[in-house]
Amino acid sequence: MGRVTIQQVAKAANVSPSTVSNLLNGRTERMVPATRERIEAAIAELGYRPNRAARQLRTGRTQTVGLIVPSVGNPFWGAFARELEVAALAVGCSVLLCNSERDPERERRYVEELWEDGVRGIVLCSSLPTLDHLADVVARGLRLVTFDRPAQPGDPDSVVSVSIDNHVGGFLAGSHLTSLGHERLTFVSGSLASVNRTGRFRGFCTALEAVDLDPTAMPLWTGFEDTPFGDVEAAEVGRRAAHALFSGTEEPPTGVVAINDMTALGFCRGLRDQGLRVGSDVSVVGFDDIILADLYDPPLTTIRQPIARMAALALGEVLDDGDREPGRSVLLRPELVVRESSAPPPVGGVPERRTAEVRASDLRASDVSTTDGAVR
Amino acid sequence: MGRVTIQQVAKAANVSPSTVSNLLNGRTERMVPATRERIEAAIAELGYRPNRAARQLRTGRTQTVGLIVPSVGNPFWGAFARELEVAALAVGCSVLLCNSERDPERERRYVEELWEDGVRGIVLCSSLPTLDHLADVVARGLRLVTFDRPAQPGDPDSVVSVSIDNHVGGFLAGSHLTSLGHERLTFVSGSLASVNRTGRFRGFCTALEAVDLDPTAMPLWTGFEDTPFGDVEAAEVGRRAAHALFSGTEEPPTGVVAINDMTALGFCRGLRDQGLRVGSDVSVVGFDDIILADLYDPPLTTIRQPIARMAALALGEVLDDGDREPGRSVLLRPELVVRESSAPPPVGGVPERRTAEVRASDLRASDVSTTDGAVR
DNA sequence: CTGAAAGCGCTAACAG
DNA sequence: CTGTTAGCGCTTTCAG
Repeated sequence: MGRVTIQQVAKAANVSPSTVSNLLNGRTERMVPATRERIEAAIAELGYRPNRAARQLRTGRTQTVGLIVPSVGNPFWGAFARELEVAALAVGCSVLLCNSERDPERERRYVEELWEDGVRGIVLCSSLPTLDHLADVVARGLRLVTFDRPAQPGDPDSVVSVSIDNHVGGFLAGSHLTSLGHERLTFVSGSLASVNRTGRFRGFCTALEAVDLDPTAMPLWTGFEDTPFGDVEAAEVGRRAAHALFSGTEEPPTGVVAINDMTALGFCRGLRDQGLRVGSDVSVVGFDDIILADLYDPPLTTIRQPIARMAALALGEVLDDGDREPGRSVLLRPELVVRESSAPPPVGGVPERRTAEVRASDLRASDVSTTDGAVR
Repeated sequence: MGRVTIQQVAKAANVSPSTVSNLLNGRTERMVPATRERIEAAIAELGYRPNRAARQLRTGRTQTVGLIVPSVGNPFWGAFARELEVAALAVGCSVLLCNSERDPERERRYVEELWEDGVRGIVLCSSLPTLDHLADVVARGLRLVTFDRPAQPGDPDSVVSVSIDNHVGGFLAGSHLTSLGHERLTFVSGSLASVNRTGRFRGFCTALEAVDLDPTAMPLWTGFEDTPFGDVEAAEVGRRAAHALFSGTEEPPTGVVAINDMTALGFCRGLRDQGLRVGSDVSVVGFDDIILADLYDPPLTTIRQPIARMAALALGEVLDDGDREPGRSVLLRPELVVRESSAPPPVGGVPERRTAEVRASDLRASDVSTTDGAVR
């Protein structure tokens, strides 16, 4: 059973290959219904399937969209990838998935490669502050949609971005905590999640200011400036933050907002390392609402991203050939999901550590440091 | 900057296109070094990149391998996908990822499509008991490697499988619990994880028998036979199992082995719903060692799959054009990772439920049922 | 309304 | 050792 070609279909239907091609490409108005039916019958009978490679060689394009995520090992990206595939499937596209590991060079190589493979466009999940490394391909016509990375001032004009409104998200998280009565709060993030961090952190600050708290007076945690944590290691960032914040500080926070759920979960783990209880001793709010947030003990309060809708939107932006506004940003409203990791602050502040068995081996001491002050 | 073709390179290097092609395809012995250098210089200068589509159209093959997983939304599959990509990258291949959602028809369509796209081969993560729906493509020459699905009697000859030794894994999990002193044990799995379940469950039984416990006397839980749980819903299976096992049963188990970590985590959640404590009240052992196992509270004891090595092996099997033994099974040894979700059984058995606030709304009553008896 | 013809960029005989 | 040649399967003007 060798490949059946358009020629064979044409022969079987008593037409020329070009007529078959016309049918295949929706130019049905160019033929009389009878012809059409004959061709369709032939296609069905022979089990004809167009050859992608040939088609692409001819037209230069495909029905594939590229998706670049930091790492599918992170459940949030896994879930998003899945949603994008669902959306793509619905319109007959397929998705080519790549992990950048947050490495700009790797990101660039993938983009270049996908472009040369003729993808329709790319959904890029990146939090790199600049898109300079991609300016070239974008200039050559690549349709690029960034996800979870709000548009930045220097971005190429044609790039559109789909993300949640991080400012709102940060505000929801922060004011949830202040409304519970917390007055000493910390924002925890790795240094690499830079683009989102800005918005989320600002929203967090806005929430504090709304109740006359001074954000600059809080012990902040902005990660290890020189540690290139990948995405899966986000949890480790959180864990170390917890160790640092609750071991040296005389007045530790009673509430914490983490840049994402993985970091939040790691933070919870770090609290436990020190005998502190999540929820009752320290409140923790995450970001994303990954599947595990609800499974955790205690279930994690978090800011939900509507990924299914976002995936559909992002795909639409990639595929839409129409005359869209370029440089557009689509911002969706995130949602606060209250679970059990947040509660009113304990009376009398955070208790002493309940255990002394923090193993030094758990931490590489040189990596630990707190950074105070403004994050912009 | 239009595409630069092999012709242009040939012209620039003063040779014919075929000589360039020869160089590109490693047939360097057919040319004098000087020629070779000239061509390489031209390629570098022009920034020539071969056109995949043309190459594929000509040769019929690509440098892509297909990967079909139940769902990248599940962290285990996400992590595996990532490892496979790492392995592929190292040998200049790319990975095309698809989610089957455990739907045989969807699985078949993807396989068919990947095959028509000319992938080198496919790594299929499936736990369907039969491969009949793929017999066709395999017969037409598809190189198929199954992962996490040990070879089954009726499988096509050419299929090779890479997986852990599930029997050993089940045994490790079971005997860990019996060596802690547990005597009432349960094995929890959804009905769909069928192929692995058999091996893991048998190993579990072997472990019980090794200490003269009678597996058939234990309250088993084999899921909702008629509920087509997807993969992300594995957690829900676990949760419901916990509700069912600890609400009606007069003599609930003190230790539980779950078919995978997601199910185990869900089970833990279910225990908590009932005021039971994981580790101290009921011991739980999972399977896979996903990133979240270590983050959980308490950290989950589990059977680790060496996914990086398995990914490399699976890729090797897909790519290897040599004269391999067909129908081969590669079984890797899993490893017990002891953490805090397992401990000696509580004296006096599992305590009464500590809270009465199990909300009926958490469960759809009609879905809840226990199934006793043999699982084969 | 339908067909003939000319490639897209590359590879692999087969000649020189 | 290198060049000529004939397509892979499809699309798309351009004529009938």
